[in-house]
Amino acid sequence: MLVTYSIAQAADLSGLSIDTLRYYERIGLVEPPARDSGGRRNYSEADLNWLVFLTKLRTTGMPIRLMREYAQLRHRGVATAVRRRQILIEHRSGVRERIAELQSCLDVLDYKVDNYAELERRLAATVGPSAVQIEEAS
Amino acid sequence: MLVTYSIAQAADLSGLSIDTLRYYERIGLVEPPARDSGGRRNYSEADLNWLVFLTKLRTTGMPIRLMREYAQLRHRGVATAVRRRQILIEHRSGVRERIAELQSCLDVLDYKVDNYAELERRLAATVGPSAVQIEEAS
DNA sequence: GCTTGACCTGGAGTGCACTCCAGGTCTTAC
DNA sequence: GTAAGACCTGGAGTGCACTCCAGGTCAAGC
Repeated sequence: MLVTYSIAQAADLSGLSIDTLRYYERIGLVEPPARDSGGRRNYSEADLNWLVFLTKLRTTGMPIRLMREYAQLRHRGVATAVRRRQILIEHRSGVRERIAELQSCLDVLDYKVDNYAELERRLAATVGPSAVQIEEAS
Repeated sequence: MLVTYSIAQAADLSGLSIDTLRYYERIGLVEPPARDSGGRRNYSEADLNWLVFLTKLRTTGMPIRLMREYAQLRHRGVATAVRRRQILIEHRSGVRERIAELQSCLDVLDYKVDNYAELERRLAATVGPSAVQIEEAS
């Protein structure tokens, strides 16, 4: 056991870039990982798990400011669990809203694509100069 | 008929800011609208429809560069319909993927929130110093 | 006729989240 | 012992999508 990962491996496994890993450390999003004798970062399994979770928050659009707040609460231990849960619950409801918003835009896109299909059908049926007269809605 | 809207009304109705409307015009995302005798913009119903559609594209994360390409194709008329439809189809599939991605992050969030609930339950059941020993996963 | 408020222009500034760079160190392989 | 490659640091640069600003014009109400 006691597996560790180089920064390159951590980047691979988390999907973040090496630069981003160092950047996250600088801004206090991740605790500085252990270092080997040469001063190089050694990420633990726990570090990796945290990085992976961070990517979920980032993917869902949580601003770094809030991720950092969450990270700092986490650092303060179990006493902050209620607050952390609250942050996640609020964030989750934002994500749900975002999904609903995307869904409704998707409906518009479907409608538009269908419109184009219809337009093309009519264009194909109309031979010659009169084709130019076919116009589109919106 | 022949309704027109001031820039403030267009902003209200489209959800974009006045500055953004002028910005979109500058970068060629929207055709310059008509002007009144005093040089003020008069947005037509058609302009408004286009703005509203643009907000759907923006909301779904289409980069401005691509929105502009779409706008320019649109400007070139019906001959570009096939290409525009293709852009929308590709974009739509991106949006679908994005929704799926958010959904899967949502699962993680659900899991985490449940974890916190469980943690809190255990904390509540454990009175005194031993509570400190309860630790969290991840 | 003068103030107020909405609008105009060109250009500069902002916030976010990285991303890149120069110049240096350390380990490993030959 | 030396060359290559991975890593280090502090700091500067980037791309995106706005957003703000100064200084000016114009129409309407008092």
